[in-house]
Amino acid sequence: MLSVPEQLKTIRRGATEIIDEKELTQLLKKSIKSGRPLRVKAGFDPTAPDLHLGHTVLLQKMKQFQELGHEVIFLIGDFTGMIGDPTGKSETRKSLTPEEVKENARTYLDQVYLILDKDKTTVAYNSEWMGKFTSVDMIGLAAKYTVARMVERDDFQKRLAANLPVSIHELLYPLIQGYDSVALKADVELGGTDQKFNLLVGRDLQRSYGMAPQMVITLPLLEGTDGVQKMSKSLGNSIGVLDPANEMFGKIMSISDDLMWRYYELLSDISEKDLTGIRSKAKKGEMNPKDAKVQLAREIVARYHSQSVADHAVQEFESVFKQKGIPEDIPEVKTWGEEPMWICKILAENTLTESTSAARRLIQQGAVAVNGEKVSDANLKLEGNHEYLIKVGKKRFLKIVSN
RNA sequence: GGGGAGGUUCCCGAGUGGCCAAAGGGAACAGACUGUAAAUCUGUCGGCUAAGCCUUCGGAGGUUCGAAUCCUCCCCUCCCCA
Repeated sequence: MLSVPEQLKTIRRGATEIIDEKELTQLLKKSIKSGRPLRVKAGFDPTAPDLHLGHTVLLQKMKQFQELGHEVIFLIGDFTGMIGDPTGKSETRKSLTPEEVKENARTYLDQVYLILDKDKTTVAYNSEWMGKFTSVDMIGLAAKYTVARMVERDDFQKRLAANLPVSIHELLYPLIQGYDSVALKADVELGGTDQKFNLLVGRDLQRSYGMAPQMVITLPLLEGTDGVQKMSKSLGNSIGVLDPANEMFGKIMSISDDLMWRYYELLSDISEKDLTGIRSKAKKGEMNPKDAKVQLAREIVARYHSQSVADHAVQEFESVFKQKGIPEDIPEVKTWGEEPMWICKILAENTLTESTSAARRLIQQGAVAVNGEKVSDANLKLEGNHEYLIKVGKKRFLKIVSN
């Protein structure tokens, strides 16, 4: 095991806050002395089965703990998932059914092991202990916290202030998450900055149940591609770790320059020194920010795919957008038959547009091209049994092949 | 339990009998400009082979030539009091 200062250095990198660093130092000392690794917990709601780069900020921290020789517990909140974490939500979340939760958890883990070392990861489900909780246990747990303390939390405050509903079960969420730390005897819990409240409840509850309180380490939330809201699949601003290479590459290229630096900080493995170097070059105009972005996109795509795939994605990107070419992997459909068919119908039926109305509008705006020629007549019909390359906007392509 | 306010198109939010497919903003999409960046400007933004028609304003009924707007019942949310 590495020395305490070395471990601390790794743990601190990228972390927003460590509560409490002095206690953590003590814990690490003890751990080295006794040879007992720390139990590091992070909980995940199995609500979004598709992992995105936002999740990876936390997962990479977990991986670092694994590399430092500690025990990492990946807690699947299958029980809490049925409640729905109220954190950061402006409205009550939908509860998930047990079947949905189970299915989500499975797909979740497959993706998590792209980052974490499977053999070194302990997986726990909080239904293991929460499922056995009786009403008496639940009330006992609820008795350990007061409404005022619970409601002082920002999310609830805001919702109450805005006259939005807060259901009672949402107040239970932090208690249950906190109880997970009790059940798991966690030494450390990791989470996003938005989780700070929940993580601290864990500390309080551990004390209430007569244990040493866990260390809380919060990590920054990654903004989504819009640069404003936190990355989330439901907001449609996420980059999934399972996204195809070209898509992943394209999405990273489409972020703003400001956001690029944020992504560099939180996702890239390059050293602080190299990062400052790139940044100042870009600022002075010695380097086109676009090239810095290409470098970042290449690094990330390579991480989840491979170096060669990443290199290919760079080429593809340059040829499609710089030289205004067409992508390689255009979806193909067979022709519809002999008779001519209305262009709007073709677009709508192949989901290039949402409806024929939308297709009509896009044609009027000059966004549709067939075989490289702009379509100006919304009533145009295409002959059947021909090959066509249809382009809608910049990103939507479709190839129609004859029989 | 008593009193009050409210539920409008993806989101926020105007609209209190015809001029409402419904103001305004945001998001999104398209075009221009670019580095497929951001910013900016312009346009579009329920559906339908469409100068017309159809479906939408919490749900179900009703009044009316005509309802998002009025009435009845129901569902949901918030506030004040207890």
